[in-house]
Amino acid sequence: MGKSLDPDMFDPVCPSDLTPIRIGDKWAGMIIRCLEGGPRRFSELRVPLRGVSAKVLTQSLRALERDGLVSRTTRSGPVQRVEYALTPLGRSLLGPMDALCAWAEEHWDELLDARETASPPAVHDAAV
Amino acid sequence: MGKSLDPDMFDPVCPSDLTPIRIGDKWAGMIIRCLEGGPRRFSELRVPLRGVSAKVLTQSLRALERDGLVSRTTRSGPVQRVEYALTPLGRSLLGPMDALCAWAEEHWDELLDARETASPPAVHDAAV
DNA sequence: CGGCATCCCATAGGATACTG
DNA sequence: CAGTATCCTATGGGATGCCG
Repeated sequence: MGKSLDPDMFDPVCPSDLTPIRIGDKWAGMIIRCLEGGPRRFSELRVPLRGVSAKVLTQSLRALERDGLVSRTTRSGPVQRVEYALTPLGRSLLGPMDALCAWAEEHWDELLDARETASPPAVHDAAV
Repeated sequence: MGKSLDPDMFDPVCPSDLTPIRIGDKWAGMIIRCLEGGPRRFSELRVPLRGVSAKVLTQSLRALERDGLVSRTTRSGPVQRVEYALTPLGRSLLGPMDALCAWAEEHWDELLDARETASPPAVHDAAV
């Protein structure tokens, strides 16, 4: 554990933005995946989760904490350090989540096709 | 296929309201499950999905349709009849969804425990 | 019956600035 | 560093009413 996170592990057009699948709020699923490889610090999580504001990340983490999926540990020292990690319960979610991710990747193009085939007629009142 | 739907299959305190798991919008997951047993009519879906407004149900169905997970068939006749059914793609989602539901049921009490243990201190400005 | 159209409110979530 | 506080907008979703 403890490998550093790939900054691009969740690029802007990541599957979870396209598929009908959501784990909790917008970021919860990605946070869980970020923690898969071991404990992470607050600011460390903000790297792969580009675009998340501190406020929202805090909210998501608190929610995950409240549900017992993630633990929060403060390490005192010269500078403040807080580490987030998956609890056993949180870790048990990885299996089902993998199944969903596998589905998403497998049917990725079908979803895209369906959207492109269906969307064009939606022009509404495009004027102005 | 075609068994009638249990009106209580999604009671107000259903797991999907408690767990961090969401499929698409608030109703998408439940709609998919409703369609598991065969095609359903619009008004038929409103029974187990108590509380969903026509507008929102329409929105959710359109979204699922757009993603190719659900098909919509109009049957002309004396009265208008519209049937919704899972497409093969939609049906392929049932497997992964089952895994999540199984997880939710299995860890149901752990989630509740975590919430009860963590929530009490959150009294805020309870006054008034 | 199966919708749309409209209105309206609660929540999610982003931006920015400040703090221990 | 790891938040908290405040503000603001976009979206979700409910209620009601009308229509083919």
